[in-house]
Amino acid sequence: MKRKSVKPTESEIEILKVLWTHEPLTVREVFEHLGSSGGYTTVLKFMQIMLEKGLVVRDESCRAHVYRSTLSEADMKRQAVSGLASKLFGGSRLRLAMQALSGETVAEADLTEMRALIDKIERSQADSESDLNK
Amino acid sequence: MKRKSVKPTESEIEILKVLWTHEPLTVREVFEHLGSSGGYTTVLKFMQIMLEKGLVVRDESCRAHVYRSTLSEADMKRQAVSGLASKLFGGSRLRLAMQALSGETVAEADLTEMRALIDKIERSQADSESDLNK
DNA sequence: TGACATCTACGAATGAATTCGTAGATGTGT
DNA sequence: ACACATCTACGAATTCATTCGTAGATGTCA
Repeated sequence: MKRKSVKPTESEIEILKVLWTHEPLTVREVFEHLGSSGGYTTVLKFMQIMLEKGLVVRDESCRAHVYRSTLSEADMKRQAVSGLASKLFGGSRLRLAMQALSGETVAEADLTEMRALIDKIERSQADSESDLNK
Repeated sequence: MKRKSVKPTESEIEILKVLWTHEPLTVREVFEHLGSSGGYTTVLKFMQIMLEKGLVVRDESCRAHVYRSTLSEADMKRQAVSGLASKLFGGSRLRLAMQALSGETVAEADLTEMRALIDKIERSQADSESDLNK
């Protein structure tokens, strides 16, 4: 009863990104969205492998099978961030965030958004603390 | 005249982490710091490969060669963060940072530190703008 | 000096990722 | 129906990561 959390390879992620924005798609459509990365059968092979891994599902009722991703972009991002955090930042997503920001050029609007996010985190934590203390 | 930016594998990163904190080290010392990950010759082989890749250098004047990393932890973190940002966040380290924070439980002190970092970014940007406008 | 420990170098086995060629089934247009 | 395009499946070749065994050099100690 455990998540098998398959980790997509670089190439598989390229395909997933196409699916995430245009899903559902046939192999040919994915192939066309991926500019010059590999031939048609290469893409086909990848998608067959991704099917085996459970990264995609497909509808075989038409001759050209139609694919959908099973892993959402949001989940992939969460996984990737957690993975990097544990690999290099002692598991701290906060440290990762600070590394991401340091040395960065950031638009004023983004800084504002960032402050809002921090405020929101603070507020939500204050809420759950008071829940506990009730 | 370009950086060759070799990307260390998972196992190589484990070894680099040991080196970053205890450098310089012999193969045996690295082996001992890596609890139960692989046999001695496995670690040796990895370090030989890392030498070929230029990830480490070694002093061969003693029988047991002494290794140092050539890639700093800070550089590795920068590379990893930029890599993940371009792989999944459209190149935006800011979006990556926000993903890292969302849903996270963060200590009050860390929130403060985070705000300070944002303020610092804002100030440094204001400075360079005024430089340009002078 | 001889037994033993430790070190490096090297090569082999395995498995995964990547790439593509080819074969065979199935549509389409004339 | 025939020629042609398109689709899937499959397997082979290549490269890289991982793992370890073994051989040969070198150091230590009784």
